Amino acid sequence: MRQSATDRPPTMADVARVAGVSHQTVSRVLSGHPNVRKATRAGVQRAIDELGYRRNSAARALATRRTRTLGVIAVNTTFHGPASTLSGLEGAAREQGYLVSAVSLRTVDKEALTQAMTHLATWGVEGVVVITSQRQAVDALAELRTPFPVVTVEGGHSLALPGVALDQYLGARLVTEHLLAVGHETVWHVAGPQDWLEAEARTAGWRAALEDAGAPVPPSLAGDWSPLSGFRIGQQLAGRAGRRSGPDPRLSAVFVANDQMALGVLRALGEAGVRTPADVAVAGFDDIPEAEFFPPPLTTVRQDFGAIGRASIRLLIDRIEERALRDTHLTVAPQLIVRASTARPLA
Amino acid sequence: MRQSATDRPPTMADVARVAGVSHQTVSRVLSGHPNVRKATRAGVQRAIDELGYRRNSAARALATRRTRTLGVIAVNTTFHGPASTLSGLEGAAREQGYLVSAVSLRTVDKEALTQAMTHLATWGVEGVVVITSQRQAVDALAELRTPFPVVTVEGGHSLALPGVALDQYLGARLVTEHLLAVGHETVWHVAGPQDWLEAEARTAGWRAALEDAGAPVPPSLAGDWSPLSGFRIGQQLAGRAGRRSGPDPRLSAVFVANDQMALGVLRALGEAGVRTPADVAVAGFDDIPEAEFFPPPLTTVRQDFGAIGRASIRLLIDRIEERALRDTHLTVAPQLIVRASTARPLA
DNA sequence: TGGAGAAGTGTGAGCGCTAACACAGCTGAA
DNA sequence: TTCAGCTGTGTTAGCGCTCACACTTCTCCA
Repeated sequence: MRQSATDRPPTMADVARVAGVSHQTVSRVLSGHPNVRKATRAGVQRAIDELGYRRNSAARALATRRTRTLGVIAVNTTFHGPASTLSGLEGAAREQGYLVSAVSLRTVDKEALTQAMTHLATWGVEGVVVITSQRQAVDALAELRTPFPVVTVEGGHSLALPGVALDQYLGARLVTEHLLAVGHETVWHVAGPQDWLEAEARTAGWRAALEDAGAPVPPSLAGDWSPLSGFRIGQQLAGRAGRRSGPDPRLSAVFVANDQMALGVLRALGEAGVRTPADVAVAGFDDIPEAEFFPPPLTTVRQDFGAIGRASIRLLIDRIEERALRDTHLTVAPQLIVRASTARPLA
Repeated sequence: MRQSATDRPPTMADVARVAGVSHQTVSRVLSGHPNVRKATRAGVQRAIDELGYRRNSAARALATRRTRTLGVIAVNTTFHGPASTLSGLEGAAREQGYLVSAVSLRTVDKEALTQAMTHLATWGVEGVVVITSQRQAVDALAELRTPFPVVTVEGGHSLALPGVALDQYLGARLVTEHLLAVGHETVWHVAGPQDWLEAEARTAGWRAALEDAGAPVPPSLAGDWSPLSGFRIGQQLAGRAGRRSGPDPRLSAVFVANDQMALGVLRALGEAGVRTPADVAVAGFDDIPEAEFFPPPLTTVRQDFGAIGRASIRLLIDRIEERALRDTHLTVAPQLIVRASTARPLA
């Protein structure tokens, strides 16, 4: 990579001069146009290598009106789920020759969302993936008019916007049915915040499984996804473990809406002397890397975050490139992972 | 936001026409130039709002030769550390009016690194942050010639490249000293992979603390950061808990190089009937959100990943904007978080 | 009252690329 | 031999902005 005389990076014109052709021919070589003689192509390539030439993306974007840049807006990318989705998404986009820029928000209200969209729009993104499950964000999104396509992840399928989601409902059913199958009379539920669509779907799946099995439906308690909230709820639950308290059914199994809260629940139960799974079986959702080493190893539902990310990019690029719009809503299948925390109680 | 007659987005010329000024005046208003009459400014602003005009970033980049885009290359952004750093970094960059694009790599060998750099360079990034601690990546980086500044995160300070790092050495010393202070004869160590600079620094800090205290230095065992590797090593450790086996000192305290492995160690000890902290105290590093709810809550070293991310952006933008280069290497202070896993053994 | 200098605005060129078209040279069927 | 229709290449005109400079209008002091 030789530096040119001035310290400006070489332009297409420089390459053309060295190769003894017009800049247009250089352009043709770069974009793989067929009508270029083999010898010419080789000569241009040599000049490119010699000068260390690289196409200027700004000029290209200006001329083509295409930036080949995608935006992502996510709630809290420090968590395992969004971070993994983001990672899968980025890889898929890069493979397709797109650049992806992520904006990580603390809260997704209408204002923050609009601001993030504006930020991305300023940079001329051609499409945006919004990873969020909070109802208010999804509602705000539905109202937003953008000059480019938007795809949601975990935004629910009721929306006019295309989206990808794990089948949360099915996942919740699978765990609940598993717990019933190993002999529990019913299954309690520690829910996620109910303004999250994900949490709502998991609760719905749990309830449906119980009702279908004719099992009593205990009250469900909602946390905020954090281990601490799980711990607090776990303390309440510990009090009624094994006992039939008032009108509520016996507590011998709990389906917790995510693994982090499940960790809190496990800890609270443990502190109260309630054994898992002997006294109370516990299951989670997400299959974070730590889940396998929880005390005890946690039965949970695995989400293929990478697949979700890749699917969202497919949906988005379909729209941008105006291909046949095969799908508007993709669902990724959950996978039940059974571990010691729900081992069959001694009969 | 009105759509213009053609379906092209409005240009500066359109705004100028509506406002009855020249495009240059519009440009001045947009970039906050002082020499514009108040009334003119207001008129232009009105036209901008009316048309829903937005500056075209490609044209701007072409004219100014500045893309205001930064790149990030990271190893595995699905983990808590890199994901949090990335998040802090993105926020700081956005505040400064930069767009950030992250490339998440599986492995960081020279080839992958070069490819990622090329990808980012093609998009005209003005600088890159590389988040990695693997020696081979750092070495490859040192050899790489790029037309823009590069800043490392956790890349070690020996490098010619500017960088930000947590004081891993100090963090390790703090935990080790804490364990000695609560009465342990010595502290064992489960290390991270030794081709990681972070792991190496933690090991060095641990060793130094022991030597300074005149404590015997037990052999250290290296894992790969995963809970599973911690579990395997924990099983070996469980065998020698409390006993003095051969020439090695008694095992009553372990400093594990990260929280995930610590979880594995805790589990292995638990399975073997070794109590924590009564028989063996355990400490980790990172303070992941789950650590507080481990069985038992884990003493660990908190890394302020957000601060690290922000500092790296400061360093990078300093270089890009050619400000006074105040610093080349920033160190972020670790914080010891003492929890139940190292509670003072009953004397 | 004049004119120096500041404040406010407009003009033209050019950033580096692609798209559209023009055109030369070659092939091969009428 | 002719010319329609390819292949291969060059020419020109933007894409939508900023920069440098030119110009007009004010302000204020001699």
